Amino acid sequence: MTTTSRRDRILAATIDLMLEQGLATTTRAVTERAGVGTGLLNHYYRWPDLRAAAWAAIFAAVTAEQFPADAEADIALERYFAKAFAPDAAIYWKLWTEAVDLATSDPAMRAAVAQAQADLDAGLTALLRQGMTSGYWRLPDAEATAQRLGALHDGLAGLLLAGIGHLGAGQAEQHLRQAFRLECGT
Amino acid sequence: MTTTSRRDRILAATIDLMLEQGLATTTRAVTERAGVGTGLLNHYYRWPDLRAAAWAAIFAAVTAEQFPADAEADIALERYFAKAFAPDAAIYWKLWTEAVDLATSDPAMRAAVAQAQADLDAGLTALLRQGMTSGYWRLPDAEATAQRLGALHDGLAGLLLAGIGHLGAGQAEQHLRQAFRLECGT
DNA sequence: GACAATATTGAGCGTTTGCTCAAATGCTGT
DNA sequence: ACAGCATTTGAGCAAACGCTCAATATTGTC
Repeated sequence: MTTTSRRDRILAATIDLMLEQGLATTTRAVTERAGVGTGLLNHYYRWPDLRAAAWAAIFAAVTAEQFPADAEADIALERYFAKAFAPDAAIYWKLWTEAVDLATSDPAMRAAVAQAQADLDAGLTALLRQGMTSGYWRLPDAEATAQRLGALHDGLAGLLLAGIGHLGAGQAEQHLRQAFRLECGT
Repeated sequence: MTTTSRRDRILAATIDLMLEQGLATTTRAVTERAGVGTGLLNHYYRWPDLRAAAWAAIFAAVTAEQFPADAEADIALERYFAKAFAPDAAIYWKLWTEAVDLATSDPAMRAAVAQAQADLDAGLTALLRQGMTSGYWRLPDAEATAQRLGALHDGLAGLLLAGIGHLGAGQAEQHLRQAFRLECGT
């Protein structure tokens, strides 16, 4: 068995807590969950860096899971639609929204969000392109379509996040599917 | 001239500061700008209520300006596209994003966001319907289109907010226009 | 002009935040 | 066994937050 270092335990605890509470997670909560003193966290990290690192790790995992390299394009896209607004994805919308806002003033977070955005965009673009070469659909501009679908996903997720209005998760998913249909002409 | 009450001055100062700093505005900053003591703010308001009231006033003005009742539909939509990602609108994206996040835990803000969302959605829906009766365009479902365009607008604005990646304001506007073209079939 | 009612003040309380730093502890090599 | 070094601790600092409350200023009424 690999004995995890205290340093790694702190990072893992940060990720854990962010998946429960979002970016409002505090250093004290992290040290408590990691089972270390408050001084150790500050010995290894500055909070803005640790926060950005944990956030980046979370969304690196999301991207890897959302756009697996081996899957067939039509199945992968179907899974993307189906999972886009699943209830257990709510914390990710929250984390994304909070990070975008924080990126305004926090350089470390800005870099992390830019990277995650580029990865997600590239993943969806690659998936759409793969579907074109496989003959599943035809798009005038895969990258532009990926940007629009990604942005629509974000926007719909934001509406769901606040538990606002009449829009349900099912309708949001249908909106995303309909947008794709319009993009590829049926 | 109307002598504004201190109560109104506090609300006005809150709106002022929110248009500069977003929801991170503090009670102390408000009392300072309004030129009143800290106690007076707490005499008239509880902070969550004042914050939500100021936010609601801001977006009520946005809706009124974005969807004037008298304008011709095609001109109004053109203006909507042109102003959607203007640089001086950035603070509104920030306020919107922060409010959506805060709505998770703050009931007053949740109500305000729900109202603003409903108003914006209704405004865009009415504009699209008016354009259909005037023969400018044809849409299968004006309300669904309005929801998608609104959500796309939100998502694109979020990307621009963080100053992230390769997407510029011009491209964002083109994305919005293209989405509308796809919606109405040319 | 006297008195009650209302408006207004600002020092300060209690809490939370990230972070510091002197001290305590554990480990390693000789 | 012991010196030397890295690891780890947690009480506490300084700042910021919303808010309280006793005291003061202003206004209205007869």
